[in-house]
Amino acid sequence: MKRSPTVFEQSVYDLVSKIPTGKVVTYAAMARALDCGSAQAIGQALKRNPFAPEVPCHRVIKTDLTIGGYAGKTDGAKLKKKFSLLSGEGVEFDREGGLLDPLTVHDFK
DNA sequence: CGCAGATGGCTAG
DNA sequence: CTAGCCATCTGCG
Repeated sequence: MKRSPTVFEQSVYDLVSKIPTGKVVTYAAMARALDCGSAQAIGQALKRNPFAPEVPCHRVIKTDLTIGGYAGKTDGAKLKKKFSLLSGEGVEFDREGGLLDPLTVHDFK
């Protein structure tokens, strides 16, 4: 199923791909950077992620600075993996999925 | 604090 | 064009 990534999706992947290692972004931040105002669309684009491992969707968290979900789920063993990945990049989360350092959130502004 | 509704854009038919 | 989807967000009880 070849999906033709829309300009909107490409922008999302481009932003995610621009996230420096050891930092994360919130859906709202990307939506704001894209000037679309919808984090839902971002979530879908990331879930569809045609650019899979090239676009680290695990660096995208909710606006509440929480992990939110991953791989299309809000919980699961994948989340645990996410903790390890982010932790290895310098991003530490609480066992509840909350970001310990708010400075870890990248800013597209 | 918890749930339901509204939101904005994507995919499929 | 219409209907359903989603990893959300906001408001209300």
